[in-house]
This record gives sequence, structure tokens and C-alpha cells, in this order.
Amino acid sequence: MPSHYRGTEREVRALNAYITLFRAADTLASRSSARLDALGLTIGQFGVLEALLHLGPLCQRALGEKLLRTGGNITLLVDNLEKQGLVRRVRDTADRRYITVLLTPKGKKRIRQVFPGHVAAIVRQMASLSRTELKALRRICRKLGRGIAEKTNRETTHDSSSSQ
Amino acid sequence: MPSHYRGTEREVRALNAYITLFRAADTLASRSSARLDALGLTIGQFGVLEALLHLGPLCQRALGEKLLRTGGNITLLVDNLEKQGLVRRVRDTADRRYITVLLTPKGKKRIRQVFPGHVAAIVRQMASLSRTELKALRRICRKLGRGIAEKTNRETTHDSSSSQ
DNA sequence: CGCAGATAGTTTAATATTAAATAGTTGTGA
DNA sequence: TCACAACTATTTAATATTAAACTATCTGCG
Repeated sequence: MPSHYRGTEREVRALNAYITLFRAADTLASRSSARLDALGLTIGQFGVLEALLHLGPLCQRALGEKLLRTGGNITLLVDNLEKQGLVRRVRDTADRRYITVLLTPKGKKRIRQVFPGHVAAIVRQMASLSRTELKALRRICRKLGRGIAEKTNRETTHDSSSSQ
Repeated sequence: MPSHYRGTEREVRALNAYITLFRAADTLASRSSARLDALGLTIGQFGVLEALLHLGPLCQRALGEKLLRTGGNITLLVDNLEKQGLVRRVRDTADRRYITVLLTPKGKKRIRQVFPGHVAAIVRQMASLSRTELKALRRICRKLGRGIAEKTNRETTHDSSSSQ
């Protein structure tokens, strides 16, 4: 609700942009969440499967970085996916601290079934934006994310956020 | 991680914009959350106090709409704020179904203390964007939100999202 | 070698959030 | 008048998420 706050022009602009960004993201998230729930996956679970599909097997720590989630949360997500037989844990033999998580055939089939519909839903949700606007949105959000990451240097790894 | 998916140009662009939007919002949210936690407020609690400060007393349903939260959640948020003595519940005498939530003097003092720092933090987080970019970001996110709302007509009220 | 410190994953406790069921209130129409 | 539909708020049960404590493993240095 931008915005009943009175401040400098810069402040008001930043606040308005911030709030609007959040409302859009919130709305998008709840739509996606509802859609995926109906298919029997949480957003987190979907994220894990999608990452494994497109990036290949990963250890849990790497998954956590990709999905911006805590280690404990990843453990639970992988637990639940494992119970459903969609992923498998493999203890790394070279360094036994690591566990590689990989898609089972069932999991690969599942995410391949679900993913296209997810993309289609996103494309539909983004349909009100022109090509130029999509490009601008991405550019600005990237710049924003990068700006924040630089500011507060407490990332777990320096490379993961800037690459890809 | 935009994006290892191969599709039409339109699909890839929509997906990239979507993912980047989310990562930015996620990062912003976790920063804000950490900052507010340190001050003894959750994001939800802050949202309630801020809404009451800038919009005046509201019933719980209206709060839920503003904050995009469920009724049950609002009940809990208000419970916790009430325990801290920051808000008060007043049963509407004309229509006893409604409960008006309003800031206590303590609550007003508290949110007035916390809000400027919050704004400052947001301005800092948005600092990497130019004035033009802030305007563009707001415009695009608004358009996006509006586009989604139109598509799926299941809003509780029609006016709340478009106004203010 | 052997221990100190770092790192990966798990567990635990607390909190937030939602959906669904429930209780109380209002207004309407037979 | 009264039964019923609509609506507000609360409760309940389930799930997601985090932070912090903990276990297991590895690496490097004395």
C-alpha cells in the first residue's frame, strides 16, 4: 500500500518500489504454491527436484545455497522427497561428510511431468508484461540482488550468487 | 539461477524475470526479517503495527487483506501484539461480529521508534538502483500484480489492491 | 601421530502460516 | 417470528522454516 509515509522523495520512491515488489512476489508465490500443492508438491520440494533436474546431482549444502534455505530445512525436504521415492541419498566415498542427492527415475519422471505446467503457469502470470518489461524487470532485480549481496558480505560462498 | 531450461524465447524471458524477481524479494525479506527480529518484532507483527499507524484502526479481516494473510494468522498476530501491550481489541458495538484493532500508546510509540530505521534499511537496500530504475520497478510490479489479480478473480475485495 | 578447527548433515525447539472446522452475529425472506 | 445464509473471528491440526546444539568427518599443524 504505497504509501502513507511522508519522507524525502528518494525514501518514498524506494519504499514504494520495495512494497510493490513484495506484493507482486507474494501474490505470485501464493498462486504457484496453490497450483503445486494440488499436484502434491510443496514449493520447496519442487525447487529441489527442479534444481536436481537442471543442475544434476548436488550435495545438500549446495541445494541450500541454490534455494536460499537452511541446512535443516534441506534435510527435511530431502527426507520427504526420499519417502516419496523421488530422490536418493548417496554418501560420498571420497569425503564421507558429503551426501549427494540425486533424482530417482520416478523423481525424474515426476519433475518432467510437472515442470512444463509450472512454466506455462508462470508465463500466464507474467503475460501482462511486454517483452521489454520482462527484460527490464530481470535487469533491475538482478542489479538489486547483486547490490544487496555486495553490501552485506556474509555469504556462505562468494561465487554461488554471482554466477549463473 | 536463470536458467537451464530451454523453451521459446518468451518462456525463457518470463521464467528468468520470475526467478530473478523471487530471488531479490527473498533476499530482501530475509534481511528485513533479521533486522526486525533483533528489535523483537516479526515481519508480520511489524506489518500490523505499520498498517494501524498509517491507516488507523482496522478490523481483523481488513488487516488480513492488507497484509495478504489468513484470518487465523491475523488472530495470532494480534494475540501476540496484545500480549505485548502494543495493540488493543475493541468489539464493535453496532455489529458485534467485528473487532477493531487499534494501537495502544505504547504500540504507537514502538512503531514510531522502529519505522524510521526500517525505512532507512530499505533505502539502503535499494541504494543500488537509480531513481529511474525505482520508478520502473514499481511500475512493472504494479502492472504485474494487477494483471494477475484480473486473471484470477477470487479477491476478497476488488478495491483494496488497486487503491492506494 | 593426535588434536584443533572447519565443514556437512541431523536433531530439536520454537514460531509462522495455512486450511478447515467451529462458534457467535447479522440480516433476509418465508 | 424464525430458519437460514452470509460473515467475522477463533481454534485446531498439519506443515514449513529457522536457529542453535549436536554428531560425524576431514584437514592441517604441532
